[in-house]
Amino acid sequence: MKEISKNFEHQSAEQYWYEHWLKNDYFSSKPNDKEPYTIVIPPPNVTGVLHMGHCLNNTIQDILTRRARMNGKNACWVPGTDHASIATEAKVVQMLREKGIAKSSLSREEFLSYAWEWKEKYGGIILQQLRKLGCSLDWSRTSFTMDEHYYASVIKVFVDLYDKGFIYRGKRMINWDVKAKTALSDEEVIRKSTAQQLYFLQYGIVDANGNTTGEHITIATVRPETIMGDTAVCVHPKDPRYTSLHGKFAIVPLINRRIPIVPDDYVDIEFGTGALKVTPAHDMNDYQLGQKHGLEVIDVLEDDGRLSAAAQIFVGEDRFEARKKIVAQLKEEGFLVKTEEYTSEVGYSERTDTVVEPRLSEQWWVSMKKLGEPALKVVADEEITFYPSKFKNLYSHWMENIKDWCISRQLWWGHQIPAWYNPDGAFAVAISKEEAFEKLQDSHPGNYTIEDLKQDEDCLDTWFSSWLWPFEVFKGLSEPNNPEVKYYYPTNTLVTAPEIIFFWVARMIMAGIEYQGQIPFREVYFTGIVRDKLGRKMSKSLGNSPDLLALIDQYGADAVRFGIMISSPAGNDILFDESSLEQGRNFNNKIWNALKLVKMWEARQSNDANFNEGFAIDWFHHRLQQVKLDLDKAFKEFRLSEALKIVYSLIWDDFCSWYLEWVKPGFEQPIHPTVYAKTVAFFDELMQLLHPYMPFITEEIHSMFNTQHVDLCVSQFKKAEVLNTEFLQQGQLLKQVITAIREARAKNQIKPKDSIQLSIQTESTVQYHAIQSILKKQVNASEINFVTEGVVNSVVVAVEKDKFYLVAEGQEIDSASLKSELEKDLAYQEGFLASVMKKLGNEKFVQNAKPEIIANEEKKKSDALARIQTIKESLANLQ
RNA sequence: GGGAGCAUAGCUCAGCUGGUUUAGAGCAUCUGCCUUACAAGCAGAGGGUCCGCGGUUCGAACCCGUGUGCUCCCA
Repeated sequence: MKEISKNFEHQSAEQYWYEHWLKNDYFSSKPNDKEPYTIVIPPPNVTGVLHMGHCLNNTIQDILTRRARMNGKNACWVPGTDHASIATEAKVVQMLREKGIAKSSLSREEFLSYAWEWKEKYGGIILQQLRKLGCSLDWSRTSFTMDEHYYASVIKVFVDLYDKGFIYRGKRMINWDVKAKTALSDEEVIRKSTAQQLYFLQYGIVDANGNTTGEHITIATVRPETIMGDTAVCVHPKDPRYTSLHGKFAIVPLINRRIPIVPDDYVDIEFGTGALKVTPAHDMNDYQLGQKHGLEVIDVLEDDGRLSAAAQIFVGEDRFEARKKIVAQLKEEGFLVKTEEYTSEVGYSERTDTVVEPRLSEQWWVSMKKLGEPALKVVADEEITFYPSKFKNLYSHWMENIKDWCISRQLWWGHQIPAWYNPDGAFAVAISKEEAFEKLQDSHPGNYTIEDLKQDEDCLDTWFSSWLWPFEVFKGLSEPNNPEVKYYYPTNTLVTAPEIIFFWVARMIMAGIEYQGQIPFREVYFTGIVRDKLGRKMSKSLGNSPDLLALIDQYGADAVRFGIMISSPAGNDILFDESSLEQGRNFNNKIWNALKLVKMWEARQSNDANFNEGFAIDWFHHRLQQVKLDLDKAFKEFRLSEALKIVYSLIWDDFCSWYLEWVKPGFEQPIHPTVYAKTVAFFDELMQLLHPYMPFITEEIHSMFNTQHVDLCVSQFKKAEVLNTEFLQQGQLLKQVITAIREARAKNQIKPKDSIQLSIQTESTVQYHAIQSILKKQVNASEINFVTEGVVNSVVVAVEKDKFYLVAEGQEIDSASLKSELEKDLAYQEGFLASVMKKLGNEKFVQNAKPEIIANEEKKKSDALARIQTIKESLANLQ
């Protein structure tokens, strides 16, 4: 027999079994006659490394996939990454900089070849890391959003949407990342509460003829470096402080530009001074005001955040440097009235963490209203079900107020926009330069050749490719109606974080309906956001995200999976605490020790052994069936954390603490082969139930029993059999009696090694026949007999209507403390009875409540009465 | 400013159709045990104004209103 190690050795087991699974091709899927169960991975960023969010998200997907595989489905979980244009380009630029190469010195082609080289070398590390977690992904299907067919499909979609009139070009105020020099979508901007200074600046006033009136107006701003872009000062028309200034002009300090004073009820009278400087080029709201009043737009910033020539002063200074300098000068020249501390929400780039600059710019847009309508409907009608359902409201709210989507990015790494311009600036959108040339010749005939066409420099937002993910990983658009997409699409479950409900989930639904005529998935499971112990979101900048690979190394992948799942109810944030990993490791240890115990019995089987454990086997069998039903229900409702708790408690409490103790032979005693075989079968089935959560230790233990010669990971669950609740009730009684007697033993200081004589007073001795021998063993009784009267000088224990008398040799009974215990119990029971009687005494209750509720109350009453009677007799016995 | 969500033991959370014992689990705490599978364990124990107030109901942790506090999203 193989020697079993003291503890489960997770490192070797993880490596061994993952390779074994791969070698046997268990995770790969081909269309067949079975029902498919499909999940596409939310593609992690190709530059990404495994963090807690991935860990949670992918553990959940693996649990669902493994359970489906073991439930007779053809399970297919598709891996892959997205190209993450901003993040990857930033990495590549940095790498080049370290080599002393400036991006600006490279052609687009040269830069892209470096980028591909980087991607091949360092990209997709995260996919390797997912193997460490045990993820059962079909690696042969690994996809990338810039694969050749994928790239072609993205372009096809762009051209198609353009032709249908959904894509347009337009000058709009966008979020500008001055570091990455690109536009950002609203979703890529993170608002953070930021402490700032509110500067109060005094502008002089002139009348319509340009004569100084001697008046002043004071405005409040957090961005004094933009005053050179001011083209108006706005006041509320009903603000009495400023009515005299209507129709006059203000003079911008330092540069002395004359700008109108415009009345508009947009202005908040209460805020600041009630006078607002209007800078249309640098603020979303100001831009709208500018449009309304026909104001000039003066852009005082370059694309890298430095002041432009239009600013006239501090040209070439960074915006924040310029702020300091201009404040100093304003102060010196007497324009600065005062400053105040002020905290407001400031937008930061998700990728580069720099303050986002609102900027006017020509970009490509997708008009969302029409695309959004069917996507709103399928969720409202629950054709796609959200778990938990509370996200349905959030989704509807956003979809009903949907805004157009800015899809162009000023980057090279990504799908280049398929628009070609002729020398006159006229353009055509087409899948190739040749087609574009033909189109342009039609629309803008002229004296130019195909060589004169220039393709749009910009590339597309990464989400514009990942919204095709659920079908294009099966080539659903590049090879329409191919057998794979017909079999696997629509996919079953999408597992994702609520924070990307808009920029990914909603858009996938739109693309799925538009390009496959069908929803992309049937259910969406939203995980919580992983936070640290203090409730802060895990992030690189806070440095509060633990090193997952180190944790897996230390605790084992199973323990990490356990730890993250045990504390993660659907859609609620999880506060990650390493102590839950400890709990997982302890659970591993518990299971391993149970294995050692059972394995020890293997060689001790003998037909001569006593066979008193029939009840334990019957009870556990039915308990197991009951739990299987509970698990089915929990999974159906996506209560994954609860399902794990159910299995955990079944293994630790029911199997280890009760069942194994019940069937355990005495020291060095033999065990009956039937008991051994049954125990192994139970153990194995428990490992099967736990497998989706903790794949490694379960597979390892299964292999050590080797009963079925089928690896656990592809074994099929047995359907739950019919329950016999009588066994369960009797088991419940047995547990209660054991606990109560142990408690009485402990309170009376009867040492575990000292045996007792146990007398049972009951109306039905029959129900004790099957459980008697187990009871005897578990409470260390030398004998058990049934009596009809109380036993003098004994410790009395009551369970339900039955009484138990404990006599310990040479043991003094502590009657005083026993008495007080009984009195305490009596008081509780009487209080309880009173509450029941109050209900039953209430005529309206008896009239209105359902019959089964009343019957239950009656039962409570009779139980309580019987119990009170027992306690009173016991007390009398003590006198 | 607009919208959504949450509030139950020291901590994290269950509590599904209003009635399953005057509320449960895990962790933490305390007490006793190194009992030949397991001290990463075993056997026990303590711990609650179910956020406050009002209402609906025979009956409320659960439904409604309101107040307070916290979180998130959008502007």
